[in-house]
Amino acid sequence: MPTQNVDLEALNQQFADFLRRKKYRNTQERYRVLERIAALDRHFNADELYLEMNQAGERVSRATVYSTLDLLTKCNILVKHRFQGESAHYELSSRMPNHDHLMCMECGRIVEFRDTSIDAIRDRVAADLGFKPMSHSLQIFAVCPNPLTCEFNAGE
Amino acid sequence: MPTQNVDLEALNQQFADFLRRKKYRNTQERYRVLERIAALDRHFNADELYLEMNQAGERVSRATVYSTLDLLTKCNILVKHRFQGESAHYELSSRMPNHDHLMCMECGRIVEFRDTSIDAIRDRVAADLGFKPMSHSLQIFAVCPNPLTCEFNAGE
DNA sequence: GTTCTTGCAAACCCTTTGCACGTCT
DNA sequence: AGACGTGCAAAGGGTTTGCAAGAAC
Repeated sequence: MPTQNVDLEALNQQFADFLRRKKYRNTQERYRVLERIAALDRHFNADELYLEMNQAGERVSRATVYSTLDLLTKCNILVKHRFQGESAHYELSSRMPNHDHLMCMECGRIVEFRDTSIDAIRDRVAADLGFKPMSHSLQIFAVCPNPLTCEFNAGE
Repeated sequence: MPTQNVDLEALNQQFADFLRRKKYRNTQERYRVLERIAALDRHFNADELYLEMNQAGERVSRATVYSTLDLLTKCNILVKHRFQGESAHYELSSRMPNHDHLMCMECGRIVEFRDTSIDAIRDRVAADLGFKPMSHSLQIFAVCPNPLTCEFNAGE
């Protein structure tokens, strides 16, 4: 049983509020997807989640997984990242606030970092444009000072 | 004839340096792709560029367009953005420095903005992690205060 | 009972790849 | 001449869609 870092009840509540507000239905599948995500403490993509749920005996279709991930992103429970050539990756907004990604342009290595000043910028920019800020996704593209080190790390 | 905001010579030089450094060949196709991009003052995706070039009578294959866009991104002449459900979008790094994107989670509207403080953060973070910063892509997810206004603008 | 959602598989789109031909060095 | 790049069309992978069956309201 994985460590439960997140408040599943709060997430369920947030999801329920969203579904009611948008007049979507409360299906078991939607809550099962959210429950499984809450137990994951990492990035994941749609297919990983689909496989994991079905291996665990929870029968959910790919279509439902994709559809539910979309809803969870729309209500800001998830953040969706689109890295370079990869499939879309998701993670709980609450999981690791303020963290972003730096990618090496030579080897594709991805480094996570935190920088709280980005949140301030995000909030100010959104306010200036008349929007209510929800989340963000920042990718910094950079290169290793030493290509050899970088190349070594490419074997991720 | 479109306005020429960018210094094509400088871009050609930058590309030539990169190709030499990486031991890639100086093909006519690669320079034609760059030339066409320099004449565009906007975001574009690979297929748009492919169609545009071929309609203009320049016969270049999709494979070459994709391959060249990849090279131009690697040498930092282009920045590659991966927005929500869309295909990859590119633009000249030099075109509009420091500009990023805010997307409305309700209607998908995309607003461009400039904020120079992001560059400072980018440079500091990269330096702290031991990387040399090249570019970045920041997406802020937010919602309109007035959903009706937002919905109206959804018809983009 | 009606409408929305699910599941499945096929369709879809964007991107990459294999191979033969052409071009650069 | 040799190696690399191009063009074409087909393959590939992730995601969406159409339709019939099932669940929510």
